[in-house]
Amino acid sequence: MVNIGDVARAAGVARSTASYAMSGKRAVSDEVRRRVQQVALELGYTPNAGARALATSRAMVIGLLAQFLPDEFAPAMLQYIQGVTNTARDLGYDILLSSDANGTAALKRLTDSRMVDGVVLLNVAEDDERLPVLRAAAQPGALVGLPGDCTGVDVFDLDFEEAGRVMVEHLVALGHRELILVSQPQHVVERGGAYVWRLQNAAVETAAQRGVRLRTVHAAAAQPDIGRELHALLGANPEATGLLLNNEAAAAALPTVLHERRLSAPADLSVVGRYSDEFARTFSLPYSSIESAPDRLGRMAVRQLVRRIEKEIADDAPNVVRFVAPELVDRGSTAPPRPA
Amino acid sequence: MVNIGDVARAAGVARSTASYAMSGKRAVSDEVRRRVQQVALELGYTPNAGARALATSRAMVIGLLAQFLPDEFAPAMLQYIQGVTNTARDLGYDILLSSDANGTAALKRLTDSRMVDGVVLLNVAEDDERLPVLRAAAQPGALVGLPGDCTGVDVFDLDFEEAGRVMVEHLVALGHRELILVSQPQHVVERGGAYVWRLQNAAVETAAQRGVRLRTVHAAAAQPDIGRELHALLGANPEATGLLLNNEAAAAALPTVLHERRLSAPADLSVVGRYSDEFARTFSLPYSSIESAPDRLGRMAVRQLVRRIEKEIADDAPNVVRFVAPELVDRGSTAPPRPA
DNA sequence: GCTATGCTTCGAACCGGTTCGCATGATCGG
DNA sequence: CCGATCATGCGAACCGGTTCGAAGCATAGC
Repeated sequence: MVNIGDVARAAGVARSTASYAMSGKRAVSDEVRRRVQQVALELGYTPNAGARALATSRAMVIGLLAQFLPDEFAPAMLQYIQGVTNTARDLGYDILLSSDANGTAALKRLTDSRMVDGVVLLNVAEDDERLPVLRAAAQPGALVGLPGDCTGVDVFDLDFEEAGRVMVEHLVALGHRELILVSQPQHVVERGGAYVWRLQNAAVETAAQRGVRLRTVHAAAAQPDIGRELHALLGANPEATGLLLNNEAAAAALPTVLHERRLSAPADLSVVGRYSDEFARTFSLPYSSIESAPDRLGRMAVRQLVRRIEKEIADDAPNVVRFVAPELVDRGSTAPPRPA
Repeated sequence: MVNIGDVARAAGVARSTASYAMSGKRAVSDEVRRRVQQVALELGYTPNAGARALATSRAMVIGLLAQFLPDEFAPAMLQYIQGVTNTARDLGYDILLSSDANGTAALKRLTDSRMVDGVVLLNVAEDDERLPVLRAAAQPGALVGLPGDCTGVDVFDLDFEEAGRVMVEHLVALGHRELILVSQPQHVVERGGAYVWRLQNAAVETAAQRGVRLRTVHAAAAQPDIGRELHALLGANPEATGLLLNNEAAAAALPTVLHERRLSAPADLSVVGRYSDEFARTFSLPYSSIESAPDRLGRMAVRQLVRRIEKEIADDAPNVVRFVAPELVDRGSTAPPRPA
């Protein structure tokens, strides 16, 4: 393998000069610069990442901590991963993906060993046990998902409260007065999936303000349970005319359930979900939904993280907590309720 | 940050001794070993990955080259990623994920810079342009997917030919004589998605041998096109009683299409797909299918790759090409055809 | 003519590990 | 009691980059 010494020798200069000629961090005569670059190209020189990382204490790698939890819906996670990966590459960073179930250990290992210059955490819980580890780390971190305590990290998330309000308001404006909100499983809530109750509380409050009834249920996040539960739910609540989904698996399962029950949206039931457009296309979901913008969130998180890594913003600059405003994508699955 | 020098000093030994005490690569007195380990623990010492990589020329990282092609179905890819990631971690390796559209450039960068000790390629095409780069690299590579030329790399794939045979034989045995095979889009084939025609050719041949009719079509890999195409396809071929799917998006879209056409499986139509069980659960697909075993393939690829990396098998040991036998998972979506 | 200045380039040190050769002292056998 | 053997630990070199201080040399200014 050709190293910088080989390049320097072939170009007839010192190693340091070769380094400067390629990095441009110091002035070098045009002639030498051209010669070095030429030689480097001919020899097929590529700097050794480990050596560079050691010398610069920059790995040009970002750690991505994703957890594939058995009770959450994996395909939704993929979108975040793609957003993060693409943005990182655009900015010159590679992604080290950890899906270790033991997130804290993985995080500690990646940061302590300086394999990564910064970290993006997905699937952040209200009281995420990875956060203390992240705060103790030397590298900056960015989160996708809102924890209870945001100190020391940059946070990006959908505004789930506003999402809950928008969903309810939308159906109320159409004249619905009997709503059901299907959330993620109770287990996700207990684990600290704050976005579940953030949306739910706001929805409940809005419904109360508007004087409409809103039933809330937690449903499974996987087949076949979710299908059965939805089926039973609709059977037990025939008066409901509006269905809100904050549960991707429920959204994916709904077409079949509606078919089984000989219902259709929006004729019999108005439906509003909360998932990404990409998700809707993949799963061919015909329901209007609040865009969850995973690519955008991933992009924002990486951008901010890189700014911190590259010291474009001071270390002690206050951390940001930024919410993406929910946007309702109309796919025609809502309409005024059928007159009784 | 605490380094090995700090540990050595605190333990009152030389750096080399500290290193040996922790690695065990040379004998060290019990007392010293205990002291060093104790001190390392107290100081919270973690070796610097870059320095270690430089010294050992081992990064303990495996590159994973996935491509998220717009005309393929991303969620299916996720399963491979999970299989690879989990296995790698079990074996002590981290995963560097590249989803760069320019696979060859990414591969060259990762290998030349020695960021990775080996590489797993997903979504391998018949004449994959990443292969020459991989062969020229110093690191070993493992593929998931069968290219035209397997020299110099270890290859793992589902036996798509056998899969095609099994699917047809299964339906023929039930008495079906009018079949349709829905494959991936023509575009995937043109790009070199050999698995499409491997399955198709075997299916066609088997059908001919059995004297049954098999219509083959390429269909879109995304909504809403795929839904429309399936709808039209079933309308245009009312005589068909057996449907074979080698297209995940088609499988995901089928429940809705069948609903629209007031058909049900297996009463009106027997359906056999080709996707993973995990996929079936996620998408709540009630169709029997050939298990595509992404986790198993990912696991096999990483295992073999690590064996090469760690020189458990000689560099010049012949490369392996291993096929996973297709297994038909019965979900009750096939039955004898309704008498005419 | 001599010094100040600026432009180039070089050499050496450093990042933090690993590994090899050798020195030291203890043990053992004869 | 002496030389061989062995266990143990040390020091130095090395991996391949980056970066700093200083040297060499030409030019400009006085």
